Parts: sequence; structure tokens; C-alpha cells
Amino acid sequence: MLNERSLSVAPDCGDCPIRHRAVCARCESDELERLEQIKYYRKFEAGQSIIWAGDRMDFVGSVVSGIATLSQAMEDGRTQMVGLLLPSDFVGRPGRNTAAYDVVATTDVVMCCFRRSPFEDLMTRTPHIAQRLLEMTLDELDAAREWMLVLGRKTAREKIASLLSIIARRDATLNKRGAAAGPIVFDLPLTREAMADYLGLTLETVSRQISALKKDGVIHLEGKRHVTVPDMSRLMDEAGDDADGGLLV
Amino acid sequence: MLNERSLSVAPDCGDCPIRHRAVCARCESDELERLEQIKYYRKFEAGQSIIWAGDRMDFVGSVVSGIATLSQAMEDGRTQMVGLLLPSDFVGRPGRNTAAYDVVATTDVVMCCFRRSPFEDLMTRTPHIAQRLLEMTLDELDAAREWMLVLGRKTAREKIASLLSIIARRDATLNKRGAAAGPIVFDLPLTREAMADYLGLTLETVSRQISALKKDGVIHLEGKRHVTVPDMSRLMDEAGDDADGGLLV
DNA sequence: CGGCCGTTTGAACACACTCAAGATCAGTGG
DNA sequence: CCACTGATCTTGAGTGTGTTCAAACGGCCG
Repeated sequence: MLNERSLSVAPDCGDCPIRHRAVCARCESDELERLEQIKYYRKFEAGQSIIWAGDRMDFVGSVVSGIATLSQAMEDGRTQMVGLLLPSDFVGRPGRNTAAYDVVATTDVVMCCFRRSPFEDLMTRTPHIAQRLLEMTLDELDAAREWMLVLGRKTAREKIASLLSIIARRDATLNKRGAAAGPIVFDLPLTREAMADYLGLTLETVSRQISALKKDGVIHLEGKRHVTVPDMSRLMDEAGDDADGGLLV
Repeated sequence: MLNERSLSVAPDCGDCPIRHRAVCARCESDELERLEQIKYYRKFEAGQSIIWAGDRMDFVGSVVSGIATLSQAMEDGRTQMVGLLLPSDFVGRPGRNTAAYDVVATTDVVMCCFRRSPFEDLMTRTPHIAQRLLEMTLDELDAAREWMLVLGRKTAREKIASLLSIIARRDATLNKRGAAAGPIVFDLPLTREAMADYLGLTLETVSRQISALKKDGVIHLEGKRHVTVPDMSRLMDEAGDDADGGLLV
């Protein structure tokens, strides 16, 4: 792994931007202290591979900042993204020592890592960690199942609209803004190819459908990546979701 | 819910066929006793709806016998199956009081149910239950992600071969047979339409591809449902998976 | 027998893919 | 400053896989 740096100085958990959303969210101060003892930071540059599927994996961890992708490849090169890792998302599976998927840093990424076996020990003794991990895993399972509907049943245009909705929605929650009625603005964190891998399309089809949504006024584009959504409910209509955006209540 | 019966007599946990695989698998005898106090059986007939998405849901439970499907529908009727529930699989999400998906009994189904709030209480006090549920949820997440590759990137023929592989594999583990080298025989638990909903295809395409696999000698059919796979590795080739069948090690 | 359900098969079509050429932009070096 | 390169993206034309619409088959049950 080139260019990857272990940072000797990992910030205090009290100052951590993902303190209240990550796997440690429910921990009391004494539990946090024990986690603090086994944690270390790692930094990855944009484009860099974090983990290869099948490789031995002796750590688990949380994304602190940046975006990474989780994907699965067939021998002939066909690739399907199966997860998008945002700040606070968890990487790795306790109890498993090899990686099941490829993990690639899309932007510069900082991870808060724990060596696997001390983490597993700690988890059995700290129900708050296991509870939070269960909750996060159930959320991911719901997201995966929602995505199965997108992959299996939606048209190319609906797929693009669905992805844009999700990014817009998530951007809004990360930035602590509620569902603002006004126009929503964000940057696409993915290349056309990554979007295609996410949606089970080719990059040409992604490009065409984005152009079509732009032509129809559903979105505006500045450059290739900067998106403005003048009317969020219009976009959600295009995605084929109910008006509430498919949020699981 | 027509035809659904609550059975007053729920068998002893000690005699339960899913005792060692369900959410209660890790429980000690005293923990099992407490579960036993809040459990009750429910029986559903083939074709019957067990839960409607959006409905209030005040129980969780395990499939004891039979097969049920978990699926998601769009307003215009397009349907995507997101899970196949087999004996020992868990239904419902602790902490959520409405159902996220439709659950339909494909065969006659017996479920071992727990009222939600006593179960949630018990779960916080019984790490063995939460641990097992986490493990099962992680397995389901892996299955969902593997399915995303099928939905997003495989051809119709590969999709059918993938589904047949999975059913064959699961049938083999349920029946405690190891990976027998000889021919594998099983019954399809799904209609062509249900298979289509699982695979993101139309039922006509499912029918055509099954006919094609039969013509090419990859499978043999007796009637519509009884399948013989003369050479499992041939089937897995057709599915586009590696030789080991995509099992996560 | 007639009706229903699940299934198979056929013919025509459409959506997304493939292959290919250009456009746009950032970075690099003359 | 401008030309060169490579990466990313857009657009076009033709093709093919899976869909749609339609008809017919077989088994089951009243």
C-alpha cells in the first residue's frame, strides 16, 4: 500500500467529528478510554486501495473523513459497488479475518482503526459497542435492500435520480440541515464510472441520463460534478419513490 | 389475516428443529426459559400474507418451518424480492414498530413469535441473543451484497444459474449433506414469477432461460419444479462465480 | 367438461449496451 | 505562452438482450 501513512497522533475521542454516530456512539467515558488505548489513525489518498477482497485483514475501523467505496468484482472485470462508505461508517467484520470486498478511497480518507482481536475482546465485554454495531448493521441491511429494488427494477433514468436523491439526502443530514424546501446543492463524490458501478449501468448510459435530466430541468450542472436540484420532490418523482423519499420510518 | 392460527401449544425449545441456528442459538438454559415464557407459535398457509409493508408490527420471530419471501413493491406494481426466509431466519427489527417489507408465505409456514417489547427488554439483558442477532444480520448483509452483484451485473442466464446454485447449496446444508460430488436433486420452492421477482427479470425470461439450461444439459427437469443438477461445478460456471461457489470464507 | 393457474413459446419492440469518435479539462514540459 | 498528454466525460450509430404483448399448453379441481 503506497502512500499510506499511520499517524502517530490520533486525536482525542472527545473531539472526534463522528463521536456520536460511529460504532463508539453509545460508549460511556470509561468504555471510550479502553477503545482509545487500541485505536490508531490511518490516512489514505484519493484513488488508493484500502483493502483487497480476499486479503487478510487484521483490523476493523470507522471512516472519520472522506469517502470510500465497497465493491465486488467478477473475474471478467464486471464490477458492482455494494456500499458507499461515508464518515462514521464501519469497515470490516468482527469474527472474519479476510476481507470480503474491495475497499477503495474515492477522496482522501482518514480511518480510525482497531486491531481486530483486541476489538473483538472488547466487544464481548462492552454491550454498548455490540448494540451500536447491530443497529448500524441493520441500517446497512435496509440500505442494501432498498438498493436491490433500484438495481433489479428501476430504469436507467430512475436509477440516476435515485442515486442523486440519496446523495442529496445524505449531504443534507451530514450538514445538519433539515429537509430545506429550497434548492439543494452538492458535489458528486463519484466519477461517472463509479456511478455506473453503483447502479449496474455503463458509464455511457450514466452520462446520457444525467444529460437528459439536465435538459429536462430536473437538475442543473456547473462543470461535471457540481449539482443543483431546484425541486427535490420533482427529483424524487423521477426516482419512482413515494413523496417521502423512501425513508424507512 | 385469514386462516392464520395461533397454536396454543408451542413445542418445547429443547425439541425445536431450529434450536441451534436461530436467534436463540447461543442461549443457556436459563435464558431459554425466559424466552420460552414469551414465545408463541403462529401458522400461515401457503400464499398467505404474513405482514404488509407499513403495517404496525408488534412481534418479531423466527421461521420454524416453511419458506417465506421478503419483498418491496413500487406504486406501479414492480416488485423486487429482497430476501428469502428459510427455517431459522429472523423476521422483524427490534426497535422498529412498523414493517419495512411485505412478507408472504410461499409454503405453509410456522413461526415462533415473541411480542416485540418483552423481546427487546430481554435482548438488552441477554447478550447472547444480541450477539447471535448481530451475527445473523451480518450474514444477511453479505447475502444481500452478493445479490446486488447478481442484480446489477449478471445476464439472465447467469442470474438463473446463480439462483439454482444458491438453492442447491442451501438445500445441501439444511439436509446436512456436505458438498457431495454426485448429482444434486431438489425442488424449486418458488414459482417462475417469484423467481423473476427475485432476479429482477420477467417470468417469461425466467422460463426461457430455464428451458435453455435444460436444453444445454446443465440441469434436468421432472415436471416444473423438480430439478436435478448432474454437475454442480458446471452450474457454478454458468453462474459466473468462482469454482468455490462464492462462499465467503 | 370448463375454468383457472402456472408455465411455455412466439414475434416485435425498446432500452441499455457496445464500439467509436470527439469534447473538455487539468497537469506537464518545451 | 502554447502544445502535448492523459483522464474524464459527452455524443453518435448500430446492435443485442430482455421486455412486452399475445397465444397456447398442461395440470388440477370444482
